[in-house]
Amino acid sequence: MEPLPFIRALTPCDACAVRKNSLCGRVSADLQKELARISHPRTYRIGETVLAEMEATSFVGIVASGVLRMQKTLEDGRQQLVGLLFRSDFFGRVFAGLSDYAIEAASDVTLCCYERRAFERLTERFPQLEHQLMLSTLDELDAARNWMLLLGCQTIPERIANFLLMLCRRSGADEWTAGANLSIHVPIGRRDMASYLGTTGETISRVIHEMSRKGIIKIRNAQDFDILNKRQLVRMSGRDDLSIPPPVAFRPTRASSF
Amino acid sequence: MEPLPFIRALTPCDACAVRKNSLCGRVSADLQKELARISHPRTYRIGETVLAEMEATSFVGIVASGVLRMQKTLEDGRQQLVGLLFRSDFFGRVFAGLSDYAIEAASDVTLCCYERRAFERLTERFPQLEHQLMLSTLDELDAARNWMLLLGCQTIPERIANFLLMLCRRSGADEWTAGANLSIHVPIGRRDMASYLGTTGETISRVIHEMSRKGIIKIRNAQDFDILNKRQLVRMSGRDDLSIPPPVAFRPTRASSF
DNA sequence: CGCTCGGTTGAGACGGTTCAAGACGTGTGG
DNA sequence: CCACACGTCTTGAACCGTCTCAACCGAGCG
Repeated sequence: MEPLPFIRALTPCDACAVRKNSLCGRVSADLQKELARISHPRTYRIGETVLAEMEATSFVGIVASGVLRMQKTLEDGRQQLVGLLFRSDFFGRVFAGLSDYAIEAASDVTLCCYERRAFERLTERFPQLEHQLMLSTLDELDAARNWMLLLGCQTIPERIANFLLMLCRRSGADEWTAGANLSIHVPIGRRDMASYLGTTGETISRVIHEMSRKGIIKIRNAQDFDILNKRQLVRMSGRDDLSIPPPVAFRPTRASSF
Repeated sequence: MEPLPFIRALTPCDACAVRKNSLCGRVSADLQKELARISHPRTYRIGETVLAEMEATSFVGIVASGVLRMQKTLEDGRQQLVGLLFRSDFFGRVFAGLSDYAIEAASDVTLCCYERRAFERLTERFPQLEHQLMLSTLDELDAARNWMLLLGCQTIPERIANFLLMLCRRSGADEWTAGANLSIHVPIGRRDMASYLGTTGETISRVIHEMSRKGIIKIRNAQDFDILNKRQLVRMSGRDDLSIPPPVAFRPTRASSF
């Protein structure tokens, strides 16, 4: 027994908490309806592959809960994590036959998916959709370049400090101003963290515990820390500008750097 | 004495060799006219700053000749080159008040510039313009992630091999298939090269000369090499897929990776 | 001619990796 | 409830790639 037609007047998206911070929430009402109509949920368990490297991108979408990781792999097995996707982030490579990175579930995730071709057709009918996509792509590009800076010329302790601060900002849902959210949950294991930061699990471990010894953080367990001395953490990151919140006025999209 | 009105029927762009590979050449005739109308040339000498980091982006544009470098600088002076822009590449951060990287002339350059706000207004009137911009931004994002892979988990010799192969592909104007264009011109100095690859000038020098000793390349001078053994150069790069030309069918934009 | 600047070369030091062993925590089966 | 095993994290010690510092070289130029 399928839902009665008039039920569809209210889409499941209307109750979706993710929408307000996401691409789908920043477009006109009628476009929201269209998006709701072609959307379908998917769930993946931790470790499962959403889209393999060099696989045809059949769908794109938005992260409803959990964390996705984008990663690239070299022939000899070395791999680099090129991005993490949190709740309300858009994922998937539009306008291309195949993505050159894999997308995997870094935790259990629920995704709101759109068949890629259908989504692309919507961008043709609704330029505002393409515009929103453009804005978030530009943000991703800024983030990628920031990460190049990190990988190219920062020491491992600096990278880790930046990573922790980035997690703060992303998870803290933008109330970065005050001394709030001083607890960090690292949604990925040491292996992924190492891959993201261009180092090894061993080194991560050493640096984290060194930070704990210096009283910068407190280690609750391997995945959860408290920030005891934010100022010193920022100083350790090697970039003051990170403590400055991004100019939200300019970018309705999302927090910029990282 | 200014040009007579009817002269404007033929825009300077119509004679521009760059147009056919560039963003401005992939849009409709009337949009091309609009672009031509708001375009104005600029020239910079090697080393001059086009747009400073954190400066308001007043204009964007297309590289007509020469090479631009995009770079980010840390408080303590360390800097990372986050991208090179060659002829026909689009430069400048649209839809943002200020760019978070500097754009400088890596050689003498001539640019075809658009006042940023005027350009953005055009994207509103012409969705196709935004679409072309979107495609090239996505390519840039792919390139940035490829570079993250390079910086995050490749050795210096691998990075240098990849860099040389990238130059081959970019300068070789897409006839990468055959054994053609075996000569490389490095358009930047050792310092920039080091910054791009996340290493130092000294190490670059050592590796380059080691490659020469092994008969992989021949050093004509500090900026010009010949590739003597492309197969070994590719093997050295640690990625086979680089020898495969990008699927041009999928992307009318430009060569993808790097 | 001598200055400067970019590139090259050498020697030593250091950061980070590698390899190997140990601790922790968590789930499973007896 | 304990014992066991497995995976992840941690810790230690040796090793190696790359950086640093310094000297040198060569080309371009006033």
